[in-house]
Amino acid sequence: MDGPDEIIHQSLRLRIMAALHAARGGEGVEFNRLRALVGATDGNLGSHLTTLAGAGYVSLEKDFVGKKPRTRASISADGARAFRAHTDYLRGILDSAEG
Amino acid sequence: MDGPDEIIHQSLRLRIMAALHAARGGEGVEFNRLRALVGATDGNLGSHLTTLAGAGYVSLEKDFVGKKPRTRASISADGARAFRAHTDYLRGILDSAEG
DNA sequence: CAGAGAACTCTGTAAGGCAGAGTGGAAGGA
DNA sequence: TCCTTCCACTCTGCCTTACAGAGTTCTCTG
Repeated sequence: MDGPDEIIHQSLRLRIMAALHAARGGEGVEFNRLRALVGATDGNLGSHLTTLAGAGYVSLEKDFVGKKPRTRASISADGARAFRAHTDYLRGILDSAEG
Repeated sequence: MDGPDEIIHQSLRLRIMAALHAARGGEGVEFNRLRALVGATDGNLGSHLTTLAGAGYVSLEKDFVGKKPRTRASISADGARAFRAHTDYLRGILDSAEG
């Protein structure tokens, strides 16, 4: 289980996962807020979320607030595990580079 | 100058840069040793080194040991700066994700 | 002469990333 | 009623890139 998780490593997805991991335990992050946080176009964000959801790393919840549709993304248990494994991997690299 | 350095971020190049940064101040890392360290085929390593050299992040030195050709790669001042900027960026993300 | 080793370069393939356009349903204004 | 807007996508098309593996050049070794 060493080595990088290439799904998470991609730079935009890394930011998405970091944002969702930071918000874990909450009610998820709304699509538009996430888009602003990571700096993506909506089409691009949608497709990365699909990729992450396909890997089982995030779950997407759709509902309505009043009459407006709302999509919230949150990190799954698997996603949190994979994210932590990847951050450990990265820290290992960063630390080894100090040597 | 915030944001990821996409040249460095790519996972194999990140390992290359980390290895070279760890070996900075020395005489450079030999091609074959580097190939083993990062786990690449020789063609792939050669092309990534070309990319990094083109960005001014590494310098390549060729000479002979006895009659055998030897290529050593080392990180440049620019490369070290860029690498540290990128590690700062990554640490920032990792730390923000703990929150 | 055959083979191996170094360090590439080249080729072909396959996979992505991205912006931007299109979609569809609902709300709200003129 | 018509028009626009918003939300959250999906689709299209373009273009870059990563990669393995084959070929290359040079030299020494058996």
